[in-house]
Amino acid sequence: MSFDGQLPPKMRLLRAAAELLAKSAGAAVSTRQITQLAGVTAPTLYHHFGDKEGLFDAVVAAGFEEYVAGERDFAPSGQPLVDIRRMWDNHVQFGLAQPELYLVMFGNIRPESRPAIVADAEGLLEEMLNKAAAAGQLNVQPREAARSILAANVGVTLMLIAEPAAERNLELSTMTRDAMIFAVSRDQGRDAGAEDSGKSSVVVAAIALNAALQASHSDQLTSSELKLFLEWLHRISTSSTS
Amino acid sequence: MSFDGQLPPKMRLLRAAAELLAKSAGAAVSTRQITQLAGVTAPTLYHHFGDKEGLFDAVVAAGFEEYVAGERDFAPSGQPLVDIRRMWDNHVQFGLAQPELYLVMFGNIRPESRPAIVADAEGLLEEMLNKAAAAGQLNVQPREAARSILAANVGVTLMLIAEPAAERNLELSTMTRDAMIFAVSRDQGRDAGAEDSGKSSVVVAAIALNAALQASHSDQLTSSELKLFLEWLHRISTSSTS
DNA sequence: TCAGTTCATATAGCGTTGCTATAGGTGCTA
DNA sequence: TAGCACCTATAGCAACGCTATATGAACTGA
Repeated sequence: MSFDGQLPPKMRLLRAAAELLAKSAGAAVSTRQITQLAGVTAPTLYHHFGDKEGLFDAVVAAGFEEYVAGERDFAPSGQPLVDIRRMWDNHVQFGLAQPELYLVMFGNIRPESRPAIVADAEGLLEEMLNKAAAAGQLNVQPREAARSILAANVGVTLMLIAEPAAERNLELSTMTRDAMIFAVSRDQGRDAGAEDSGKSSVVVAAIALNAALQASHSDQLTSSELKLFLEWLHRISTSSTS
Repeated sequence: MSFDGQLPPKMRLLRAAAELLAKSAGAAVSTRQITQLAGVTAPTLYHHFGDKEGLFDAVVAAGFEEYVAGERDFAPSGQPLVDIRRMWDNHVQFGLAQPELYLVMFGNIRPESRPAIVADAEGLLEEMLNKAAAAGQLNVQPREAARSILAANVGVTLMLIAEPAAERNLELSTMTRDAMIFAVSRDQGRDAGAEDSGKSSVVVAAIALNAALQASHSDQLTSSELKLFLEWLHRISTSSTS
């Protein structure tokens, strides 16, 4: 009974639906729950929103405006690719902050209304990527880049939402983000396809690591650890191949 | 009435559910539809599968076996990164061929059963990435690479499913695919936003050695030595990012 | 051979769901 | 005051997921 009183029934329905949607961890939300919380009866809902999906669409529209506001909120840094990175992070953060709403927006429930929202989100990205393209920083068409980045962004966010909050490792996001931004940006050295030589082995890898370790003065191990480590490496790398 | 007759009711229920799930374009499928098509009554369903979700889980399990079979079907090319690319394409193709099943598997309906399937799919990728790592072709931990690639793969597939079949542009998939594979692979000129060029050779070598050691059961070290060795390797190979 | 047990299916119906046919109340303009 | 939109409530329908109970079929051990 939180929304009795001053607000018009339409608003009360919207807020009640949003609240129940946010609380119910993925479970279904019934119109009876919504109307009861809003303090109205069923026909009021259907008068204002047509049907249950219409109400949810309205909730999503409100959520999407919040999302768009977040995507536009920061001051442009002057470096479009940096701004793209912020948009990515904002996207992930929005998804983790409001997972239920995010799932309704970008998940696959109700596939009909999804494309419109995806297209809007794509537009936001593309807008920014156009600036990057204008600055000569883009390797591909802004539209293709936007689609690709958004797809990866959604995939990452869905995966993060799906796993328990305690285990969430945001490095998945940063790593994928940088990979995608790098892929569409210019100034990259060579391309991905080629592989070198072929089969490696414990020995080859050990030799490489040995050389690299001695050259770089890694501080990940103490000196005594390093000594023993190198001894083992030597033992491995001088043994017969397998 | 397609499944009357010879097959046992359990199989008839499974096939009826799969068929209705595939036909209904995203719409809900009722138990009454399923049982009617299977030619049985309601309690039979609940006797065999517990509840509706149990039946759907069984359908998903069957679909997932098909998916796994597809992921393993081709002969390894000897070039792990090429095989990763095939796995990506197979993933997308599976999603487009059976969108409803895919949405149940990788979409967000029923978030409880999702992580298990995602983990399995991740395992398939990681398995192959371990070979790449053993060959010194990987820039990051195979597990992280698998998570990142799978997230992007799911995101792309969902986006392709969401848009009308006529407008589907598979270039979105190939572009994102190559971007992700390139990002986790070695032999790239420099990397995205970060620097750390000096240490990266240590990291790559450590990752390769780690994978190779675990795969080869080397007998150059005692088991206790090996344990400590691997722990140090892990420390080195996870020390790069921030 | 036959009672006992288990498995598999059917009959009938419960409670809840999304939704609506109908009607009544409210406030505005003429 | 009459008329007319607009908004909301009463009551209830068909479809939903699911189950208490009962019946048949198949097997088991004496």
